[in-house]
Formats: sequence, structure tokens, C-alpha cells
Amino acid sequence: MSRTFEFGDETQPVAETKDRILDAAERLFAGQGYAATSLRQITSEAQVNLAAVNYHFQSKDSLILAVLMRKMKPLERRRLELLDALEEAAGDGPLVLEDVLRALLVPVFERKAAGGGLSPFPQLMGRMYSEPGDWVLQIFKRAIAGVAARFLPALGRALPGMSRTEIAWGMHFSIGSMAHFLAAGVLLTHLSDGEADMSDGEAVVNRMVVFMSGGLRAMAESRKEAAR
Amino acid sequence: MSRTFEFGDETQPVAETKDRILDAAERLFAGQGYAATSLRQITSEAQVNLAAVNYHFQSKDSLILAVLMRKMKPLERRRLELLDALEEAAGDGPLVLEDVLRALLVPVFERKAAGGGLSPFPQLMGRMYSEPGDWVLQIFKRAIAGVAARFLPALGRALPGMSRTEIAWGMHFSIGSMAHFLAAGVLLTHLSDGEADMSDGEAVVNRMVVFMSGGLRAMAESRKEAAR
DNA sequence: GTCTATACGATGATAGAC
DNA sequence: GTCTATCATCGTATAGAC
Repeated sequence: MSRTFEFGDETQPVAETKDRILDAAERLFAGQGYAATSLRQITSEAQVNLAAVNYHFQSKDSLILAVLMRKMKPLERRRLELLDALEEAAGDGPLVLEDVLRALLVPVFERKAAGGGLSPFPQLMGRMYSEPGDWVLQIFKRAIAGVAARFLPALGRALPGMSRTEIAWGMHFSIGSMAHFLAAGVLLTHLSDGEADMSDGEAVVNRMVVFMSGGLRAMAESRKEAAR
Repeated sequence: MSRTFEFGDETQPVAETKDRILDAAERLFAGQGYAATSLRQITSEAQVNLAAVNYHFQSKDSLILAVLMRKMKPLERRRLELLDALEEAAGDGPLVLEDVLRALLVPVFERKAAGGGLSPFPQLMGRMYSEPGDWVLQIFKRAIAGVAARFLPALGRALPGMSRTEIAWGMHFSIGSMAHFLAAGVLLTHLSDGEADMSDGEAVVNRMVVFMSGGLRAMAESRKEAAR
């Protein structure tokens, strides 16, 4: 249910208290980190009462869980959608590694590009992996485990001869590259003396796909050599 | 100056207040994260008064800065030492990419293996990259910028034809893989259904070197193709 | 069902006595 | 150098207004 102003020209829906809290929390968590952001900052920015957080969500932990799940669920859906299309097109034939990686990465940067300005969510998503605390594992189980369950076999199809465990290593390394880019892009600015252009999402994805596929293929080659 | 018990058989040096605080802080920061760890936890574990933290260090920010720099400085020295040896052995000839990456990674896992039990420091180091806050940039400037200044050209020598900016991208991706492994090893356990063995530091470094070198070489190849 | 006012214990930080 | 006392701010809980 979204309220609307019925009078005058104004017909824009007014975000409910709950959504205003989620929006403000997402922005602040992404910018300053989870622990460094106080509930009072959030409620002040969202223009709601402090106790409203404890009414709609029970705790700060549950709040960031809600913040993340709101965007992670559509992200998971889009990733699986792209992978479905890929597998349908491939039939019984092989999958192209680059295509699988693209299905994993593109939805993240679609969100980054959408909505005019940059969404703060991808940075928050990148940071979340290395954050301590119980809610991280809950996010994993609810929104990442499903993606992993589909993409691990898909990567296996694209990388014949690699064991499931070895693919898990490679996927872990790959996710690390992505997460670090999302969370710590500032460091790339320093590394490149400000020369790296991070604004073009498509170019970033292309570079990542090249790096990850190269790394994964090298791991597959390395196993073959070890077997010789 | 380290105090010693002068009487009886006991000649073990007793860690000073300052060091006891640093040790406790390192352990707790690594385990629970920076913001989630209270100064009262630290002083209680170190068996010192709360105000001692503010006497020896000024603030919580300065404390973690001291915690990190204490280990980052030797780490930086060791990395440059290995790179020095590599460049001396190579003379005017080419550098082997795998060797350069190894010089970057091995010191991190040396620390992880040293001292009997696992040091909590590498995990803290991995987490630090994606932590928001001013002290991250200070760490970068004081202990990482120097490493980058030497390893970026070295990677360039090992990857002829790649531009400095492109190498910065590749190094960023590589550091991300390492940081994510150090900070979020739990996720690999989930991805691999507990099959991935993370205890053997040398095997981990080997796998990382294969992945990173494969990724970097693929980026170099990709540039050549684009130039055609 | 929604939201608000208010209070409680714990935290980071500081000032000043010893 | 070390400690006690103190302060504003934090996350959380509850009682009650609409």
C-alpha cells in the first residue's frame, strides 16, 4: 500500500515509513559501513521516529538483513534468468565460460547503472562479504547459496576436467575480485594514479570477465599438468 | 624496554602495557571486526585499565592504525626484499610473472603459518580493505603505496605490452582475490561443501598464483587483440 | 496496526587526581 | 604513567497515544 496525495497536481506516491527507513539505511550503510552508522542517523535522514525501526524491524541486524535481501532477491532472480537462457541455448552442448561469468556479473552492474545516479547498493554488497557478524551467513544462505548451486555446475560444464572443489576455489577467487572492486574502488584510483575509468559498467564487466576466465582456465590447465 | 622478573626461575619478559593492548586488540579486531570490538573488551583481555588505551594511543582509530602498522611494516619489508632478490637475479632480462606474484603473496602466508597457531593478522588485513573510515587510506599510504610503487613496474616487466593503467586493474583484481580469501574464508567452506583445504598455506599460494597469473596474462592478450 | 516519548545499560572519549 | 569520575551517544525495550 502506498499513500498518494489526492489533492492538487501531486500524484507522486509517498514512500511509507518502512521504505523510507530502508532507503536511508541502504545509503548510509553503503557509505559509512554497518557499525559506523547509527540508527539515529538513519531515522533522522528518513524523517521517522527512532522507535519506528524497532517496530518495523526488530533490531539493527534485522534491518541490514532486510536492506540487503530487498535487492539481493531480484539480483538472484536476474542471474538465474540469464543462466537459464544460456543453458537453453546451449542444449546438450558446451557452455562458454565467458557467458557464464557474464550472467553472474552483468546483473550487479545493471543495478549500478539503473536509476540515473549510482546506486549505493553494489558497494554495500561488496563490503558485506568481509563483514563479521551473524547476518552475513544468513545472507549467504538466503540469497547466495542458490546462485552458487546453479553456477558451480555451470562453471563445471564450461571448464571440463576441473573438480567441483577446484571450481569452488576459482569461484571464490573470482567473487573476491568482484567484491573488492565494488567495495574498495578507491584503492584502484590510487593504484592507477586516477587513470582507471570505473564509470563505464560494461567496460568493467568486460575486464573482469577476461581476468576471471583467464584465471579459471589457467587453474584447469594446471590440474591437467599435475595429472600428467 | 621490557621488564623481566628478576627473582626466582622466571626470566620470561613480561609484555608491557602497550604491547598487551596491541596483542589483545589485534586478536579481537580480527575475530569480531573493528567497530564490533569495544575498548572495554580489549582492556579487560589485556588486563589494563580502560584509560590506558587513551594514554598510549589517542583514540580507537589510532589504536587499530598502530595494530596494523606493527605487522604491515615487516610485511612490506619482506615483500620488497623478495622482489629485490628477484630483480637482482633477473638482471636486465625479463621477470617471471609467477615469481613476482609469489613475492607479493608468500610473506602474507609466512605470517599465517608462523608462531605455531594461526595468526589473526591476515584475516584482519583482508578485512581492512573493504572497511570504511579514514584510517584505511592512511594504512594504504603508509604501507601499501610503497609496495604498489615497486610491484606495479615489476608486473609491467613481467607482462610486456600492458599499459600501466591496465596493470593497475589487474593488480586490483588480484589483491581482491587475496583479500577475499583472507577475510571470508568461511564462504569457501560453504562453496566447496567443506572440501577445500585452506590449512596448507603453500598450496593456497600456488593456487592463487595460477589464478592471478592466468587472469593477468589473459588481460595482456586481450589488449593485443584489441590493438589488432 | 502505526507510531511516539522516554528510559536503560553500555560505549568511546576526556579531564584531572594521584 | 596510571586510575577514577564523568559525559554525550549508542542500540534496545516498553508503555501508551492515535
